[in-house]
Amino acid sequence: MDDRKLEVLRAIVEDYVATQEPVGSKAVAQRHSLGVSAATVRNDMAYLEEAGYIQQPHTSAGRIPTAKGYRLFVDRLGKIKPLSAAERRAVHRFLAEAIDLDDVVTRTVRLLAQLTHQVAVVQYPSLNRSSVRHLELVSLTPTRLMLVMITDTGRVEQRYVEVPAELTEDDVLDLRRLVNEQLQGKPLADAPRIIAGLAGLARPELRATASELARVLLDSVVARTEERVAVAGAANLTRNGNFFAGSLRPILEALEEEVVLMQLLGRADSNALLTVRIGDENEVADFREATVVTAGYGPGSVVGHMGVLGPTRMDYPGTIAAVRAVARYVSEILEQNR
Amino acid sequence: MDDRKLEVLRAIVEDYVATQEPVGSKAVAQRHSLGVSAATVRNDMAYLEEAGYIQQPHTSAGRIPTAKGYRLFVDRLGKIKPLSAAERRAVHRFLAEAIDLDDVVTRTVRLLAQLTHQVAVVQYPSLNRSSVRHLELVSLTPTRLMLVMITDTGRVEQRYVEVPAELTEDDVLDLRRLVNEQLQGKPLADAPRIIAGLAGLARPELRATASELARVLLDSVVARTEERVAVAGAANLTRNGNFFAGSLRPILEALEEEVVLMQLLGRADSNALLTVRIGDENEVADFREATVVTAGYGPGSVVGHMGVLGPTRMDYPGTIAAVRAVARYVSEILEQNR
DNA sequence: TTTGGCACTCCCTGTCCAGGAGTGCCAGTG
DNA sequence: CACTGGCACTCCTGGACAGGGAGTGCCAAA
Repeated sequence: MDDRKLEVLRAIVEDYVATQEPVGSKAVAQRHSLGVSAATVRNDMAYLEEAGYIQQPHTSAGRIPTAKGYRLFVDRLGKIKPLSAAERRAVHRFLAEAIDLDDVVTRTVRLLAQLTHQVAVVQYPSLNRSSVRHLELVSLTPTRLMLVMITDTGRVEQRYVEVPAELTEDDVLDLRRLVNEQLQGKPLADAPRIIAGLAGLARPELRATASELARVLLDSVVARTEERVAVAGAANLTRNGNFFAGSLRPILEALEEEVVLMQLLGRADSNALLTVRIGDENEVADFREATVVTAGYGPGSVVGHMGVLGPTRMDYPGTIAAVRAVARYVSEILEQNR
Repeated sequence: MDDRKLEVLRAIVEDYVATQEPVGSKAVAQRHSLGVSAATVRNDMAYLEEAGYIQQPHTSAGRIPTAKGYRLFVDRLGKIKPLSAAERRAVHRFLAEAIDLDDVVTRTVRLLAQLTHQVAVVQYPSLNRSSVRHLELVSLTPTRLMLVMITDTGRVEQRYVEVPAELTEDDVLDLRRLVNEQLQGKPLADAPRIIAGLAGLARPELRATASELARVLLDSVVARTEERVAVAGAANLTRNGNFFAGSLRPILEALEEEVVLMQLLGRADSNALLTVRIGDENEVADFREATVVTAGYGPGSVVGHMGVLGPTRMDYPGTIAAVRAVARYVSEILEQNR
């Protein structure tokens, strides 16, 4: 493929993203100083269309890029345009003010939405990838405990535990010591094994209670792989004519489904630094007309993902830069809080 | 005002809500067995319009209710239609499965959205109206604590505290004992006063730490009146032609602003059992074309509000019944967990 | 007070037409 | 051989316009 043809493709992508209207040969020839005439551009366009990178909404209209065209643009043509120094400072300051993990996530998701003018999604640090920092037992009534788990990523999870026998204060201290001895510092991924042996280690008279505690721990904290996700910027779906082809309905619905959002963020297994999924490349049916840009974040290793969702006609260089920068800053913050 | 005129108004409201189209005199006369002719209905309609209860989108169109008309309907004409037994059971079961407060709120907001086909908003139990059940201090590093507060309404709040000196395990125990002695069982509304005296009660060598702890407590837990709010069912904004007059933009934006949502739920001071705010009655500018139905909930006294937001042309009897029923069930659950 | 009749208003839909943007193709040129 | 200018053609877009329909207001009669 010709160098000039690539330039024509770039021009079409850039203009279409900017104006949101099919771009014609004349416009390309004029505005992008390619040094050739419109007729030549037309020939190149015919080639690009043949090759599947661009298409015409109808005969006698300009061209718009296809998913394949955007893909090529992202892979070979788009130079990431870094955030301005002012933006960097603002991001840094805004995130540094967060007072706890919830706040970090909330601020992050808003920031992403605002920077990219798109819908932003941020996954809370995955429990599967966290370790236990501390377990706390608070006795509410003699037969009722609250179990609070704090992880090294800052998450705090709590559950009620109904215990079969009345507990003294010492009993509670004992249990607390036990679970902490066993679990502190351990990755939650290893926890089920450890929890299984928990009841056996308790004083005989606490066995029943310990086993109930173990059940709750296992059932609600570990087995429940429920991932928490925050969303912001839904209003951006109505930007300009960004209306996704059909109605907003399915998109808005999908944005309230954790399962869908997790799919969108791309299966926790991917460790790629930054992923761009364009159109059909998305697994989720409702997002076949959308592009999703995601990045992993975490202190050292990846503990969660964040990303933005927008129309395929998005400002790729800008969006990619924003997602990458924010993910990086959030990672730094988590690192500090460790 | 004539009895029949009221019936005509009811007919207009009901038909308009059902069909979403201006309703004409003929339709009213036919479908609602008033025993009079269309011409008579026309006369009544002229009166109702004169009185401001209904209006014409344009000459030679049917009538639609005004906000004033809906108000009259709600106050005098709408019989609340209770949920079916099956619905009640489903609501009860669904909410009873919740494992903690977060879960209760999440389930509640979804349930409301689903039952009413509207946007649902649920406020977490307000800290201002809760009491301290327990304060927990977890030492993360020698100079860093995590403060966890558990309230009687089930909320769990945590903050980091950087302390000025290294703490021993005993120091932490001491501080924990101190804050719990002082604050346990106390309403958070009274907390600032108590917290102010906290540092003075600590051992001299812990003064500095205690005062920092007090600062954090005061600053981030009490003074910060930040209310948490959950939203669900945004997709319902696109139901039928429910599109609010203009675009969805401002509505979607407003739904991400906690401040706005709290205004919408109606100033924490209102203790009314159930409130219906129609059109202009709403304080929030963006919701001038909407109706908000809210109810307080809580064990015994009101600790928070929940509600739904929809077009003024909503099914009032059904919506009111749903909100009331859900608020009642949630109150029961909180009562049990106390 | 109610009713049937009638003229009138205004929206809605479909059709038609002109204008404009952009294309594909072709023949000519360096 | 690649590029260019020209030209006919296609198809969308927006405005103008007419016909049909729904609903009203008013009036005279029961």
